[in-house]
Amino acid sequence: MARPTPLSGFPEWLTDGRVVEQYVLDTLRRTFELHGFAGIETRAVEPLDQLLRKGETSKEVYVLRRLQEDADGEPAVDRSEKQLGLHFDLTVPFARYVLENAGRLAFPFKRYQIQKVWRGERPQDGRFREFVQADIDVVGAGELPYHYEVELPLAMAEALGALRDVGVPEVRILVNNRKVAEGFYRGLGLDDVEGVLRQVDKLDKIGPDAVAELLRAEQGATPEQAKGCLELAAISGEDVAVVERVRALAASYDAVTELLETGLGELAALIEAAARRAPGVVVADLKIARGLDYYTGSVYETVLVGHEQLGSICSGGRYDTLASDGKNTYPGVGLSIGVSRLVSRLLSAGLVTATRGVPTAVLVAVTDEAHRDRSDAVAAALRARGVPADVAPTAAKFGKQIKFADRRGIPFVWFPGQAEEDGTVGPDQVKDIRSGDQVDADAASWAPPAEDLFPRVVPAAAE
RNA sequence: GUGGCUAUAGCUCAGUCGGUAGAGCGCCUGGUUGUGGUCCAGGAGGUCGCCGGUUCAAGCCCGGUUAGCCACCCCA
Repeated sequence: MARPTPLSGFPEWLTDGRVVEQYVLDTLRRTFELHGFAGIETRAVEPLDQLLRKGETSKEVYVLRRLQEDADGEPAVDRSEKQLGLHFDLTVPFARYVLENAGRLAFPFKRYQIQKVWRGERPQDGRFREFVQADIDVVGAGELPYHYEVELPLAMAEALGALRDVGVPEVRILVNNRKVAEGFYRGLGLDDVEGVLRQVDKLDKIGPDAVAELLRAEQGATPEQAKGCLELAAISGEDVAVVERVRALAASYDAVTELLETGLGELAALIEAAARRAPGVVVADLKIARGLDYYTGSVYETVLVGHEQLGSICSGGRYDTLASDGKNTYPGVGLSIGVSRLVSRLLSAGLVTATRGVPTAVLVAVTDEAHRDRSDAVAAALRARGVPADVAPTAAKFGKQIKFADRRGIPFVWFPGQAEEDGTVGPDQVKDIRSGDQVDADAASWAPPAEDLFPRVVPAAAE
């Protein structure tokens, strides 16, 4: 068989990359749990009609089909109802889970969920067809207090901040509020809020002039209205002064609405709390739009400082009608980290590295196959005390056995004591192959320095 | 789904005017009689993505196809 090539969009790391990813996942999980989020996992598939509730994303859904499925078995209409698709995010499955288990959950319900998702998109740098998301959400029954819109991004800021000491860059959480945008646009006389948001979202890529032109051509905006949209989008800042600037702008266009005022009140509360609890992390940015149509309040996008081109690594917002059975609604707010996007950048940009790609701290050399059992015994003694140990695959020359360890990043090689001519057995020795230091050692008591016991994740510059 | 670019050794890449395939790194062996890394010597490894066409002759030119990268769309 010809050598297989990697499938674009389906990332697979080598073992040291996986060490980094696993560290990221462990760190996120620990922070989520510190904040009281309970972990769940949902099935990989949802009925297609559930998945399509999100709107324009239908083209991206991978549908599930049995190889043996007979084409003429059932009527097409019947099948479409039962058709399954792989979930393309964790929010929609979570909404379904909440509805399904509403009677057994305690509200407000806080959960984290770390799973793979699938999207049939064209892959690119940082964009995958199969990737891991790490979500936190909180949903209420009937209503959800606004303060969760403040707490969720701060929890995420803490989770991402916990990765700083292994070399992950600073993050900026950019926030906006749908009520502000919608209130302003409607006050301006623009009713196609979705369309306006979509155009404004392109600002960074195509520039203000092009956006103004699109607003005129697509949304039928007057030059004056387009100008207002651009002026709103230009506002950003870390303190509550931005709220006054928006209010003043709206007043100058005579576009103040009740909805705008509500949104500004919420945005002010978020900015004010964030400035106090996580200074410098949360920035109000009135051009943050978010394509998804179910957001109703705060919206969030997160960039890695210095890697803004990568796009958002953590996004989310407030939604009020996603989980609804017609009788009860369960409004929620949540954010989702693109773990694969983050990790791929950490590895490709050489920001973070693992001290080694194997767990093994000690390789026990084998003097000759007749005495392999002595090496096995040493490894067993080390493992019994929690030291990851492996035994050399062959009784090759010691130079080769050391090389075996070196290529894997295993820091120590253990040499079982050799029989002398008088029949006595010399002491075991352990060698630090980085320094070359070799000392007598006893497998019943020796241990490597704590920092060598397990692979560690460190800033790449330090290596 | 649309457009542009690319495809040669395990990796990164050169390959002139169309004339039978190269480098660096990595790997293997030996120098080193059971202690790696440096150094020296030697060696293995290629259907030039695939199919077809032009030509005496194609890695190179032409057509198709597949895959990859980038941009759009959308988004983590």
